[in-house]
This record gives sequence, structure tokens and C-alpha cells, in this order.
Amino acid sequence: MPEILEVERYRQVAELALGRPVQGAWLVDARYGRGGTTARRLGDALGGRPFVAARRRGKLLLLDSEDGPTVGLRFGMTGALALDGELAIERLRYSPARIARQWVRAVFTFADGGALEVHDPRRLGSVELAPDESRLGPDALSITRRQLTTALAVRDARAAPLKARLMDQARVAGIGNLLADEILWRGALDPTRRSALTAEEVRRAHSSLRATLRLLQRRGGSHTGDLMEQRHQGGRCPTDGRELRHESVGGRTTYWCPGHQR
DNA sequence: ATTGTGGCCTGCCCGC
DNA sequence: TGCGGGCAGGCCACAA
Repeated sequence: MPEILEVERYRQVAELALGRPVQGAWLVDARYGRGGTTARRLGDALGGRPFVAARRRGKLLLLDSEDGPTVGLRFGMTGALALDGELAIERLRYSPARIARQWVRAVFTFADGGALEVHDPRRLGSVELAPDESRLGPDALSITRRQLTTALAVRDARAAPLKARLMDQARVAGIGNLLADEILWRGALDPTRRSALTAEEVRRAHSSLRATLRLLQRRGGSHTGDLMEQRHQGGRCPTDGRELRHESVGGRTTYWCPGHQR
């Protein structure tokens, strides 16, 4: 599903659409608009203007229009982006293997005849004019160790489990369920932990976060982690062969190794 | 204020 | 073979 690595790929593809005047904008599915964003407002705001920048903060893709508002795209779990009829990513995990017209939720057409389309079977994504970017924490692809220290800080013993803090988009923007499990597994950190991390453990978390994102980006996406194929009943730790534990942590299905994650 | 839970959305897989 | 329940997870509303 689209986590930060996939959305970064979408951003790169969206850059190919910069400078091309938008002819029209449609919410094929009216419910796909969020925060009062309607097809009419979208069309009125963008008509005739080109996008001048494609930015990303966490999983939020931001398209700045020339002298106009920014369009925010969220992809949920199954959202895909297609430019001029070509998908930015061929096949998404947890998403149907085919493309169907009825799953196209939003379309931006360009004066040159091309189009940018959002395809989203499960409709968990959305389009929003002028989204509030300030609600998101530092971006996971560029977060510093100091910033991560702050993000993972613990107030008291009732703090949310480590994994929930890592996935909280206001603390760190961009980490989804699969990446969180992979990062904590590589960092040998127990996702259920509520106690504060030592300075050494934060270093480990930061180092694992960076290494994991780099590696999975090179491999081709957030579903290419070593833990991925063990995410099932009886799955085993690729490192020490112990049977993985799996429980809901922070409301999300979580797999981890009870042997080496502490 | 922070944390936890349920619901949304819909295709797919498993067991009967 | 068909059917239905459960599951997948990003994000938000809402409750505690």
C-alpha cells in the first residue's frame, strides 16, 4: 500500500506534470473530496493554472498551483496515481491487480491533452484544497536523530506503545504499518514498549529507520522488507528462526520477534 | 492533552 | 461451487 516510499514515487511522476496548464479538475466521486473540497471549487481554483511544484510531506502529496492554492492528495491504502494513462506504480500490495474506470476518483486534465488521475478502489484516500501541512511531523525520509528523539519521547508509563508513536503522523510523517514493523525488527526494538528509549536505542531506531527506508526504496517499495513474507500464522524471524509474535499493537496488526526485539 | 477504539471503504481469501 | 465472514490499513471522529 502507499507508504512514504510509494508516495515519493508518485511525487516524482507528478513532477512530469509541472508547467502544464490544468484544463479541468473533476471529483468523479464527490465523496472523495475532503474538508469542504468539491469538484466545483477544485475546478474553479485550478482552471488554466499549471502546477509549479510537486512536494511531499509524509504520505501527503502536495501540488502547488501557480498563484493558486495547493492541492493535497492522500492515497489511503489502495490509492494509485496515473499520469497520461500510465500508472506510477504497476502493482500495489492489498490492491486489485487491475485498473477499472469505476475506481478513478479524481481527474486533472491538462490543456495539452494529458491527465493526472487518482485511482482508488477502497476509497480511503482523498483530495483536499489547501490541506493543513502543519499537523504533520518531520518527514521520515529526512528526519534527524534529534527530531526522532523528540518524536519518540515518553511522558509517563501510560504512553502509547513505541510502534504507535512511530506511526503517529504528527510525530513522524510517513511511516505506515509495514515499514514500522520492519524498522523496529531491524532495530531490535520491541513494538509494544512503553518505556523511554535510551540514547543508544534512539540511535539504533534512527539508524534502522534510515537504513530500512533506503534499502526498501532500492528494492522497490514498502512491501519488500524481510519480514513481509513472514507476516502470517507461524511466520518465523528471518534472523534467528524464532516464531514471530503477532498481535494488534496501537490498533494495527503487528509482527515481531520475541527473541531479539527488546 | 493524550491514548484507545470503531468505522469507513471494498476486494480477496479461507472455510464450510 | 457458491457464499459469507473476516481481514487488510490510512485516517478521522469520538470516547475515556
